[in-house]
Amino acid sequence: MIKSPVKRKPGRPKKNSDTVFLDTREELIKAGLAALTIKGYSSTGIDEILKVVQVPKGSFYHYFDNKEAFGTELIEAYGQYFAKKLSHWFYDTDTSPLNRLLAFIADAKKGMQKFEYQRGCLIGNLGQEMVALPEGFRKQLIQVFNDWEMKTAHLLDEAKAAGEIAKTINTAQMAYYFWVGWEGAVLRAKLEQSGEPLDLFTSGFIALIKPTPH
Amino acid sequence: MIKSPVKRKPGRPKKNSDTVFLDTREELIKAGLAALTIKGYSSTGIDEILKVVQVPKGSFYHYFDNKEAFGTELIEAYGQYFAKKLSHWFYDTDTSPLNRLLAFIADAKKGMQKFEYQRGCLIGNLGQEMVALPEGFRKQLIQVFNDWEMKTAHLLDEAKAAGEIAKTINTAQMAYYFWVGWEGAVLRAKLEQSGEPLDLFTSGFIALIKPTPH
DNA sequence: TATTAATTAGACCGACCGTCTAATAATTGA
DNA sequence: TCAATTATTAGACGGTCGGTCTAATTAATA
Repeated sequence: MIKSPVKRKPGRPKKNSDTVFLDTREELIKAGLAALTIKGYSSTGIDEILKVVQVPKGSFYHYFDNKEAFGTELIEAYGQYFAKKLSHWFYDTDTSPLNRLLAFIADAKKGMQKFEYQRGCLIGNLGQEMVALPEGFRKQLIQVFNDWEMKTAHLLDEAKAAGEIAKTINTAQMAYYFWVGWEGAVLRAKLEQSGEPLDLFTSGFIALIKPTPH
Repeated sequence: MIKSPVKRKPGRPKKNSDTVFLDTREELIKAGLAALTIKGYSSTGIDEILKVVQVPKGSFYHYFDNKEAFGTELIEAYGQYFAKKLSHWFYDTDTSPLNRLLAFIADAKKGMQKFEYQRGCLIGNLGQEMVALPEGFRKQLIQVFNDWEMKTAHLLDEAKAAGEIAKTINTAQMAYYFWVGWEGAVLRAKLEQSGEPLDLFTSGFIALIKPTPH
């Protein structure tokens, strides 16, 4: 029988208890991710997150130094979560490289649809807000993009080797182009509450990298 | 001799005075535009704007019902300001249609450079924040994009007629694609504090619409 | 069993945000 | 001409937010 997780009580927790506690820290991060993908950093209050997970402020400041430290962890967590997602789709050797890209895109689109186009990309959200954010976030956000782009460039290399895209393509540059445009499409999808921008950008991008027929 | 503008005092202003008053309302809008292009709506405080233009709160609420009404006016003002800019460049019959697009892009890039890539696009900023914004903003923002896109589509039509771009291009769709990607590039330019994303997106877009050589 | 460690609980403060009422001065019109 | 009205500034007020701090609670440790 699986023990249903239970709210912690005050005081140091038992070490060898068979009680399954909700991991407060993890809960806070999960709720934080949801909030930041929807509303970004500045307009999300800590109290707001605390309310959702039913945790008092003391716990928050026990686990995190302050809002900035919390934000740093959220960027890290989201960056990795998404990097895993990319790897998952990009290394699916059952299909051709280009189809893997399309599969990832379809999945990402489904993800947005699921949340009624209210949740966007945490990294894009914070990038937009950057001027109002702690300066330390900048490098972190850029690094996340770089990571995603390297993975994407690698996939494009494979696509090139497979003859699926033009041999003239600079794959690193094109990966950068993809993420620039994709973030724009996500932004627009949130605004219009529709997946159309995602589709439109995708078809444009594919047309751009396809080998020119002659 | 030009009278230097002077701060208003409390009480109804004289009607036929030769004193040149600063137009408080206009000042507020100007400062609001600057603030929203930088930080967006949610993280911009009214006090902040008031401080810049040295105006007390009462004046603000005299001219605008509330922050939302102020925001509505800012979107309107920015939309028109930018539409004029587009028309200016797009109707410059001294150059070819495609070159007009490039001239506009160069100008927009210079604009971002001038403010050290801290100011982005007000419409894009608010689009990103949309979930945390008054619902009425949505239609307004979409309409602004539609307006810009119509103008852009028209230019692309001319470019097509001039043989500068492929005859197969769906100009309306491509104009939409342009603004989706452009907003993504602006976002990234702000994050990286560099014009590179703008250049990169531009070259990709041009490659996409150019007639295929054979 | 006294001390220390881990965690929740929530009061409190200063800063700031958006609203609202009061004060001030000029215009209008009976 | 002066009371009512209009235009505008002035700033008090209540609420919220982020961050700190102290207390309470329970378990581990020595």
